[in-house]
Amino acid sequence: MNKSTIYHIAEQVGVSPATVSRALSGRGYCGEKTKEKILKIAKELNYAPDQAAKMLKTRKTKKIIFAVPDICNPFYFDMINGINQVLESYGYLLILFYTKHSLKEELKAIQNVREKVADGMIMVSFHFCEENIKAINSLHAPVVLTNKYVSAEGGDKFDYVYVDTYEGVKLGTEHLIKQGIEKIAFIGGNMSEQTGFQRYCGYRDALLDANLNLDESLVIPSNYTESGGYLAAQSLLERSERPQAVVAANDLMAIGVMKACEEAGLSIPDDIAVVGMDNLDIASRVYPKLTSVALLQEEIGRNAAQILMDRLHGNLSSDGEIKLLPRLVVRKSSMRFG
Amino acid sequence: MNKSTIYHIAEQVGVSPATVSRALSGRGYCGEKTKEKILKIAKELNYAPDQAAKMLKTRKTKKIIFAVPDICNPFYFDMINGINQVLESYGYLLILFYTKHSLKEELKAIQNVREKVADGMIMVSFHFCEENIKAINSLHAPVVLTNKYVSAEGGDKFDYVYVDTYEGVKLGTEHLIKQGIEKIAFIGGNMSEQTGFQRYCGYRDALLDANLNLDESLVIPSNYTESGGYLAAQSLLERSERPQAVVAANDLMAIGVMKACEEAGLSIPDDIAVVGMDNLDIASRVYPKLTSVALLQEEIGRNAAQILMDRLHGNLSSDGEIKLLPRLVVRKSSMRFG
DNA sequence: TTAACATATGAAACCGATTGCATAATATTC
DNA sequence: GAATATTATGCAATCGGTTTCATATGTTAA
Repeated sequence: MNKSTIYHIAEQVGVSPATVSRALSGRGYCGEKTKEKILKIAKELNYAPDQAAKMLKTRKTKKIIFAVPDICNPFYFDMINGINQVLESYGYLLILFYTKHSLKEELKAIQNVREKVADGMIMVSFHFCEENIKAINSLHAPVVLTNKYVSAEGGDKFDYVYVDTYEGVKLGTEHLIKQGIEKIAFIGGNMSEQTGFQRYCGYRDALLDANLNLDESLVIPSNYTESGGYLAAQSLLERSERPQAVVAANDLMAIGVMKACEEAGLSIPDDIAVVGMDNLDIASRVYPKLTSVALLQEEIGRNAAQILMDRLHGNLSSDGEIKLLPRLVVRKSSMRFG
Repeated sequence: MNKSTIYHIAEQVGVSPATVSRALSGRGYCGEKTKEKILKIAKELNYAPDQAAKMLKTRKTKKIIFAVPDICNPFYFDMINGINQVLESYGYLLILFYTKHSLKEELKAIQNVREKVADGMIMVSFHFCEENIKAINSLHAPVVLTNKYVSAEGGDKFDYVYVDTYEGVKLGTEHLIKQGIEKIAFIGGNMSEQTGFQRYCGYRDALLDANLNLDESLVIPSNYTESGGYLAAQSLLERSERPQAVVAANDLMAIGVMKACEEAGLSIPDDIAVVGMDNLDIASRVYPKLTSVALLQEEIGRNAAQILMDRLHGNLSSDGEIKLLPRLVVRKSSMRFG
């Protein structure tokens, strides 16, 4: 356990620790010959700078926290990739923190930033309650959120990078309408929550814009899982007049829908078309391949990380708010006349 | 930017910083009344301990690095889950580091440990070359590897948690043999690498143990991707006598095989049975569902993290080496008489 | 030759906690 | 009531860097 510090180097070379620090960091003046000697001895002593000491003095950790509800959802993998691309180029490390959809854990993540474990944070599905908002507002470090809360007052000033899911569902629905399909069902999540409601609105507005009838009985709330989609689809299919198409609020649900159709002996897309959302990896692996709306996870990650870096380096004065537009990926499951 | 430290608290309360430290940490003696006052003022000042300072003094970071080749492979996510379960209960944070299959990045990860960014590291697919081994051996922090190199000398003393893939392939192959299938092909990865070779051996030994003929022309090296499996399968299927079953070295390859079979108009499992390995999420989503060998990623993660915690808390004196036995998950794709 | 300036280096403060040692105050024992 | 043990607190050193300021030396300009 032969530790080596700038003091050890200084002693060996016969200079002061300050000089060693300057030689190694390249800041300030330092003679060429001295510098050479210092570097030589540093290598000999197998010197590695202590980051804790550096952090204490410089007040920078070169780390950021990515707070995410759970990692089971493949959706977040791509976000991490995007984030990491940016962080890497700035020499930052990424700390992964699970919030498990719980306010308590989100507060813990915030606390870690307060304790200067990281210089900033990117947070997914932030709970917009008073306690949380207050906690995040009192931070002296930048935070980027990836879900936006549209408040009545609109007084909060957060950095946001998010994707317009309203537009996403609308795109998917319009794609069906364009093919002449009129009787379209929507399987959504919890529509009393903001994101769930927005997705519903995308469906609704696509119909209304096309002057189609909006039949509320074709709107089924469920949960965002495969079985959620499966059960909702079953209830739709056992009706006398089944819909010609289903828009699901995410891919897992859509896959559940496809399963229910298959069991009911219906062929996709001929008997019934299906559109999902998220454009997960599996969307292109199921049979038939699933039409889906890409939510650009990786790009969200990249943008969020970039905003954070800009804030940390003083290159961003105004509010950061980036709204990404989703992209429809048409595959077999919705091609009525393919 | 009203920072607050133990000095500010000390001043307000009228005690020394040492007393504040003791009151807040609970270590050492501290009077009840003083403690109360200190806690009260700490809350008033919105005090949060500075982790950098704490780290510097205590020489502990309460973080560990998970160095992983890439994050695109869903395989690793379950590992992260397992790791995190353990870390959480010990109050550690996880730093994610991408090595991109490159030695240079692995050395960077090691350097981070040297610089005391983290207290320990879990590393996936470590390159067993001299430089890397030397670097890791000179660390004064515990490292757990998840791939084992069986060296001739066997002199290295690393902590390992890994799964016996030899046994995995053997299990899968035996499962087919038990059903009376004799003509079984093996699509492997790079068999000049240790892991690739071991998988091949599992296949070979299963046949030999059952006194079956080992036909080397049925062994196809390819790469560990869907298209790798697809191409290999095509070359198998265009022969005059096609195999009755295929064992693929991982699930992605197996899915490629299934695709090739489908295109060739063969029905799975009746015309040809397929077995994969990794038991990824998609194995149960493809049609027909894919029989696979579960490599217990989450358990690897949990065990690796536990060894690390034990080392860090002095609860482990001997070498840590845990070999996990894979588990066969039988699904439709291999059930010849289902 | 001297003023003005650039370069090289050291001394020491500082970042914000922890902790060993010394001392003071209080409690316990005989 | 004296001796001893226990509890409470402060002082000051320490962790390992960075950085400001002062000083010393060397260089160039006038």
